[in-house]
Amino acid sequence: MKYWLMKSEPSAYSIADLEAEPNKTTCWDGVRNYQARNFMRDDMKLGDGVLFYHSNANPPAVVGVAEIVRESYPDHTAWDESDKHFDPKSTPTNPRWWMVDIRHIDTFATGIGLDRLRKVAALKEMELLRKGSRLSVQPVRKKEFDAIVKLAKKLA
DNA sequence: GCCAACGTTGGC
DNA sequence: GCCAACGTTGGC
Repeated sequence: MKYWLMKSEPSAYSIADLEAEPNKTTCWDGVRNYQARNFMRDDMKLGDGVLFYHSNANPPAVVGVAEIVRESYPDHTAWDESDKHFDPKSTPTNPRWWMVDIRHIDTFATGIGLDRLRKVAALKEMELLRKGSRLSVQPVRKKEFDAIVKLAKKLA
């Protein structure tokens, strides 16, 4: 079992939005970065853990946990001319962009802000905290995932 | 709203 | 294959 962190701007799609979905499940469409796509397409497996992160938020924070409930399949929004993320280079026979489905598990009582995360020794090497890091879908080490969940419980 | 750090595109 | 120009991300 692997662990991941997925970013979303809460003004566009928040963890509350996820929780309000039927079955608390959504497809993670719109990712248009190759590295992020590769993680979703090749490495995400059913049951993997996901940290839900609010970017461009005040404060930016890890706000809860989700899980992978469907492995990768083509992101059809890339074929939709009216979609914001339309990409004419992606076709149904040769899809360029892929997505997974995630389901809400838990919303932390208190989001864990970036500055708080930086104080956790176990997170020293975390991709999220690397200067200049922008990856919207990124792998997380088990010890990092566990440390964050533990901290969330402590702060609750 | 600013802007540094990235990623992508396309001319050459 | 280089790299300048451009677009995007995301903290602040």
